[in-house]
Amino acid sequence: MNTIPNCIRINANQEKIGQFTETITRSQIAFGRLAQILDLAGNENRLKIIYLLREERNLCVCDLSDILGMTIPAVSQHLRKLRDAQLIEARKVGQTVFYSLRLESAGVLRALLEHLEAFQTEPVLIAYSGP
Amino acid sequence: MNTIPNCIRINANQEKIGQFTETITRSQIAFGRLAQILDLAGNENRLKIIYLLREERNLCVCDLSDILGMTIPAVSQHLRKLRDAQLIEARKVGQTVFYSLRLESAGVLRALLEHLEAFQTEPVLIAYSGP
DNA sequence: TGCGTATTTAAGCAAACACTTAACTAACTG
DNA sequence: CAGTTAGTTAAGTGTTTGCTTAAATACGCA
Repeated sequence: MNTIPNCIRINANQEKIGQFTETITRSQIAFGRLAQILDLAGNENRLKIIYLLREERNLCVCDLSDILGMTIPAVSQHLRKLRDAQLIEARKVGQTVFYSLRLESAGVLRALLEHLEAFQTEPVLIAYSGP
Repeated sequence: MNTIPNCIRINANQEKIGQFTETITRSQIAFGRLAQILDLAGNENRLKIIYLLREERNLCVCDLSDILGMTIPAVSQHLRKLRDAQLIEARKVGQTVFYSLRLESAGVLRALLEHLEAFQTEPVLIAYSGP
């Protein structure tokens, strides 16, 4: 994109804008990786999978399928995405494949899950329409 | 979906599976809300918008457009989604609209952003293929 | 070797997404 | 009022998503 600003506002702080632009650019990779993780965790079923793998490291595709009420291929495809993003890893025992959180990613993922409780107790999302 | 288990594994811990199923069901709303937030934050441009609004509470659509190198409508549509999800709020001054994080959501969003730094310093994503 | 179980992969498809351009609303300004 | 600026909304479009069913792979066991 070109560099012509979109607004002509008199009080646009050009210096500040340039500064932010630079920060954003410099952190490009970090934004990309974090967005990737959040996007993956942003699917309700995958979020549940992540939650379950945090709770119990001996879950196989079958178990997840039963718990989540999803078909095996559907679960498998979600696991594939999480694996491709290096968030989980597989461990094959016989014909069964057990999945678990990868050590490197466990920190972020656990942190995300901690907010579950907040939404558990608080009745969020109730729009206030009174006076 | 029906309740017929997908696997016949001898060592499937049916009790544990039932327990997890119940937990998941009970926390349904929390999973939904958290997934919604993560999904919104999981778009790279929206993540940047959230970051910018955390850094500076006096950014208008124009500013964001300039900083992110996106068209005004594109930015506006992202802001709409964040607003619909009650994550941000608008404050109109003259013809300019300033956006900021909503107090209720600031906690979660700030927490998400804290992981940016981790990806900033560490060279994540480099697959280890050695012995 | 042949059958059953666990899982992955492939193909297909409807829905959602993120943008684009164009039209519209709203506010200020001479 | 007419013209400009800031922003939203609408319509259209190519791409991605998340599932489905069917086929393929891998392992275990009689």
